[in-house]
Amino acid sequence: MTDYLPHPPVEYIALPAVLTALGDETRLAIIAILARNGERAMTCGQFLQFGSKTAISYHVAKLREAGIIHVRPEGTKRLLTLRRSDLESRFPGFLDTVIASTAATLPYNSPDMPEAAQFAGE
Amino acid sequence: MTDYLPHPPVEYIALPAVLTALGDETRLAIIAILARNGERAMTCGQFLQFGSKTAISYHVAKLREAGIIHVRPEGTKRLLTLRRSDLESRFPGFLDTVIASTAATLPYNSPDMPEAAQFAGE
DNA sequence: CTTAATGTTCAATGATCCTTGAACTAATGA
DNA sequence: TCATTAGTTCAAGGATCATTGAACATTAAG
Repeated sequence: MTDYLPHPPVEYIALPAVLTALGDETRLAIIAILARNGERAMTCGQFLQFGSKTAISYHVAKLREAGIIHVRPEGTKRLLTLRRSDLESRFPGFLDTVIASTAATLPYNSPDMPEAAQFAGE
Repeated sequence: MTDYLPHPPVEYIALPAVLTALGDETRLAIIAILARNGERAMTCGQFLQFGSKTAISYHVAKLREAGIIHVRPEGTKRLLTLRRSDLESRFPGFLDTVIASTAATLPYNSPDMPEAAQFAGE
């Protein structure tokens, strides 16, 4: 059964929920890395440095329910992508400023992080 | 005793703490109104529409501890101001995009709110 | 001095959060 | 078929959150 996960439609994405979802270091680290990874999807397994399988599953669900990421099952994996354009249309500029801010302040922002396209730079 | 309240210095303002503090409808409403009020300080009493005295005191403390607002005692009142320039220097563009986003989505954004200078417009 | 105005502090309460480990499901591969 | 990979679900736990009412502190005003 092609079991699609529930995602809020763009017009239902709420600012307090988004802020709450991002107000956690683990989830902030996840979206920062997703952003730095450009359009390429990532899997839950790529975030195990930040917690147990259970913890990552929990945080990914929070991000999905808030409307920040999209999760698509593929085989036994889940492909995670930022809902960049949805967030941009709903809260213009918001995500980019958050991503840019994480660069300066995140403890998880270690040198061994995957460096990819610069954020905010399309 | 000129009892000053503790405020984090600008370099200690942390993104997760700021996001968490803003991830609450009452606090979001408070900062949205403060922003629309320009440079003018406001008092706790002006936010009693959003909760009891105790509740407002609690939320104001959260905003202060996160580094989002500055609180200065004056007489029996507290004068609240947004730490606009501190936030701008630490997380460029962030506060403005949040304020702008509240305009579209806040339930507290009722027609009987004090309309003042546009936000983001200095 | 007395009263009113403006907030703070405290203890209690119920709700929500984040983590953990064990058990589980679903898809892949030998 | 059997084992592996990838992730979910569940119940339990401790922590933090947001609200309330009562009591309190401080300043201002009469």
